[in-house]
Amino acid sequence: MERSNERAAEEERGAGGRPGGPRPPTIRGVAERAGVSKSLVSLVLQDSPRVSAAKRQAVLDAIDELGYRPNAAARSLVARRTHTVGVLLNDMRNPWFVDVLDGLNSLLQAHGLRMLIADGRLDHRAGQDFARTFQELRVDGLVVVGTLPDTDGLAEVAGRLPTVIAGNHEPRLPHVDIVANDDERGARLATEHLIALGHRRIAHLTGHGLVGELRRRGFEAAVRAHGLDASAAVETGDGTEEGGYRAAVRLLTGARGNERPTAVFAFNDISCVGALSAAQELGLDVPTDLSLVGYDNTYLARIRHLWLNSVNNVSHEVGRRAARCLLDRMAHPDAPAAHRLVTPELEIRGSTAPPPTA
Amino acid sequence: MERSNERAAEEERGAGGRPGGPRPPTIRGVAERAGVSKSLVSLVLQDSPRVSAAKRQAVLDAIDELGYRPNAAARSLVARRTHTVGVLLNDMRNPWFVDVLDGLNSLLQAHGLRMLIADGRLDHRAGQDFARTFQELRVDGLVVVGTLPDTDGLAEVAGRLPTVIAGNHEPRLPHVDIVANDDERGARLATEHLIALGHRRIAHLTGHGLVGELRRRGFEAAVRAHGLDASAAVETGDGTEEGGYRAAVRLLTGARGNERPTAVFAFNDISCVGALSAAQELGLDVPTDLSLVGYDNTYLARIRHLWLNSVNNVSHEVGRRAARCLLDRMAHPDAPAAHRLVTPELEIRGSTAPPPTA
DNA sequence: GCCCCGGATTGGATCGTTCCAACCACGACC
DNA sequence: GGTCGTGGTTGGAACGATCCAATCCGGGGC
Repeated sequence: MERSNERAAEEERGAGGRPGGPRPPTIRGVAERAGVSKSLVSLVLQDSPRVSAAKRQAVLDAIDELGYRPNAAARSLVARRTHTVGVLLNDMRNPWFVDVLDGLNSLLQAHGLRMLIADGRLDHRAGQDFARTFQELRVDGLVVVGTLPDTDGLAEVAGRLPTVIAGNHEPRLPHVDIVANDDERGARLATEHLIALGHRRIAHLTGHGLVGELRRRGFEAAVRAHGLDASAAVETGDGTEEGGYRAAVRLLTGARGNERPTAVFAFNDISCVGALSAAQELGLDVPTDLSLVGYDNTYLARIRHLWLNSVNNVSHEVGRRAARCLLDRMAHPDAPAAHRLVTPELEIRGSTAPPPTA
Repeated sequence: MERSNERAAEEERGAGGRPGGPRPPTIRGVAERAGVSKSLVSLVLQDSPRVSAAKRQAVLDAIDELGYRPNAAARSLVARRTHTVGVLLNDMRNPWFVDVLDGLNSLLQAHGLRMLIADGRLDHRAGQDFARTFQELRVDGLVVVGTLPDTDGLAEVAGRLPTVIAGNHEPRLPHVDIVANDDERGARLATEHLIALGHRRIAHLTGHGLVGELRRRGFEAAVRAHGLDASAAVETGDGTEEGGYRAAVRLLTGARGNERPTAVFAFNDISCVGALSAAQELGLDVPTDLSLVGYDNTYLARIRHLWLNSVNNVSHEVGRRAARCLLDRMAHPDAPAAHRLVTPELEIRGSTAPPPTA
């Protein structure tokens, strides 16, 4: 009924008339229909206790009949709050981000905030001057997930609105909180697991950036603490499957002159899968001949065909804590910057075993 | 300089004063600083040719000095356009969606539209009444990616704003375009590839929903066209790895009474990986003893360790076409609904070979 | 009977833009 | 010399909500 009237009106007005369709009902329309003033409708909308039951019902009926929806733009214009936080990430393809998003969402939603997601990689322009876009939209806060393309831009925005970095350790800026995984600790966890199984010749495949650095440091610390530095090896990878494969081939064929390691701890799952391929091509069984541990506990690791031990960096929790931080910062914009580390866990599956000689 | 002044002002005003921070500069502020009227500033903003070079420069300078950003809410309030399209998807974890998003974005961005992404699964509330949210925000259009929770809600919204469905064949609604992969054709492609290799006993692992139905139909059509119905088998899966694994075990151990198939075409990559695990556990080599083809060409298929043949449903192209459709529909809201199918391609890797007996 | 009180209701100002009609010089034209 | 553009510039009215001060109304106290 409604619908067809609307359509009819639209066609009457002349086909294709773009921006001037039948305007959506406004608060005035509702007021008129209910026989009250717009102010009273406004009161009903934010259910104030100071309206009589009769009028309230009249207004609600009118809203229903017209299919009225308050205009968020008008609302946020006067309220000077959008109830929206901007989320900037740099590769939605990475499942890790989705977990963080999920964690973020669970808390933000409970506080009546919606997320506006921008992918810096997918959306080049937004990645470049995401600052501009988010400022124009007057988001109430900003969460940067992972590494970010443009630190200067961030510094500018951070001065103007509550900002939190999730899943990365840098950059450190005056009023910007950081919530990240304790990568060094996670690497130590993984390495110590291998040591506890009896491995003595353990290798690490590295990855890029500060995170790569931290994980390597964790590995080295664990190895050193057990007096195994001499027999440990560090091989350069790049976080890709291909890189992991090549690095593993170098390690396992003794191209580096080392004795062959009995266990490998890789920078991440994907490069760990590369190492797995290399091992199988060289006729080594995992875990009988070679133990593997990955990092990130992505769904790759969960595939029964791979079934990798992996460090679970509890990204959901990172997201939740980042949301917590953002809410706090929105309440106290001038609080000193906090740096929170979330402790990862080791997820044990089928890719490690005691070393063959033991 | 700027920044520190701002901060100082804020602290002066009393710590923690939430919503009343130093208000961002408005167009009036810029006008005052540049010594012109706000109207002129507005003209400069949408670079009209009717302003003198001198004043234009003065305005631009003022904008820079103040760090002015136009308020999107105010702008869209009067323009009655938000330059935003809502995108509703139901599982961001699925890499397939990201490809569609990418395709969508490439076109929309070029037309000055930004995307507002809502994940129906991640964000339960938004999934329920995404209709409400998107209407309140007055998005200029709506793209629904994949299956959607609530068809009634969609019908309501579709009557009010340009809507396109991407990557799903239903529901069919009056003015709603559909852009989807030609699943039937893709399944035929995969099956014919196996037939061309010489396979005669081919099995299909099914998946849920209309898509599962279409892929099964494509399989059956191909098999029938070559007179192989008698030796073909269809086994119920559910699109998960576990489901694929179990179904494959049933098929390969002859639990169904069939002779063992020499090739399996799975509903999707993930269930194909399940089948791969089953094969290896049963001591069958892929592709020597058993050929496998998956669907979706996700990055799972690209892992060298798995290296699956898979039907590439060119999701990026689906996204692009959906964007095209949406732009058209925004121009002509009353055009009849179109239903476009995108032809998939078969990506050949290492998981198929001629059957063992041949 | 008048005043006051408090709950229900209302008009008008406001938010920060865009758009339109009006305005203002100033040189050209009749 | 007055009128007519015309390019540049301006004030004021939208847009659709919220919020505040003002109003209305019925009843209780004096």
